[in-house]
Amino acid sequence: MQQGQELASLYVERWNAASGLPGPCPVRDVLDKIGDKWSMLLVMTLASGPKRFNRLHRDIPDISQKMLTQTLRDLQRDGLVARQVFDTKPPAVEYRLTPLGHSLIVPFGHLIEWANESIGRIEASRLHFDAD
Amino acid sequence: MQQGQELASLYVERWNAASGLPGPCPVRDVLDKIGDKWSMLLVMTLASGPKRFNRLHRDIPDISQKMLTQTLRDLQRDGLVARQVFDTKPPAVEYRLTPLGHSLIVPFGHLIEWANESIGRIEASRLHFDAD
DNA sequence: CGGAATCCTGAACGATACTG
DNA sequence: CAGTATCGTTCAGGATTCCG
Repeated sequence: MQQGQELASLYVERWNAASGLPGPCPVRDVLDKIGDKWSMLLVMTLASGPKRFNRLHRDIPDISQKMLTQTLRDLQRDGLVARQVFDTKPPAVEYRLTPLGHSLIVPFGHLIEWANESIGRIEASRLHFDAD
Repeated sequence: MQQGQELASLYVERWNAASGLPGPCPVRDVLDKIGDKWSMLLVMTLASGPKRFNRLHRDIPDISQKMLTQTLRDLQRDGLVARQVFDTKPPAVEYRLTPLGHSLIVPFGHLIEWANESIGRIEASRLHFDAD
């Protein structure tokens, strides 16, 4: 708790528009990506190595072509994913994590661990809450 | 990278409806909360200690009454926040993190750290990407 | 003081069809 | 193969008003 305290205020202060700090909250900026439907799933799917467009689509059948394209472009824009085009026929396009993208795996992994450890208590709490 | 690999596949596999696993992805379940606009800000704001409703509203001026109420109820439902009513006049209601809520601060803190360390490179990447 | 109820808008997302 | 373009829907979230 004490450990998180400084980080908390950093986050909380930068969030508030009233803080007078310039620009949007950087934490929020990152969290929006994490919260969106496909970004982190894509990052984790690419963690095992580079993959091509249709391979990613096969690995994640639920995603639409549109969102796959769009999410990959956003990740590329943020510098988390690199896109490489091979001039073959037909063209091949490979996506891989950048070092920055790789560096996200560790902290994000902590969150995944927490989620897996905590989901039981969370669901139990929901059951209890909804019982009333 | 190797470290995140097992967690990644746990996440990725549970995500896919095609996996045949029962129920929704627990990681996604948690990530949706983390991604939503106010949950984590509220958790971090409560990290410094219990606070009452209007105190929270003053600390986070941007949030609407509706979302403050709704987010607090969701956090309570998930067992991350406890709600205590004092029978005074007028009534006072205090919100505090549960132990489960506190346990989220550490892994979430790693993400905040990553965001603060990485935002520079991310924004630089965006500038470069948008230049074309 | 601490909410609940209602209405409304924008943005995210999906489905479908077409292309170099 | 790897996208683009367009349309339609859903829904989180804000604004406003009212209540015990």
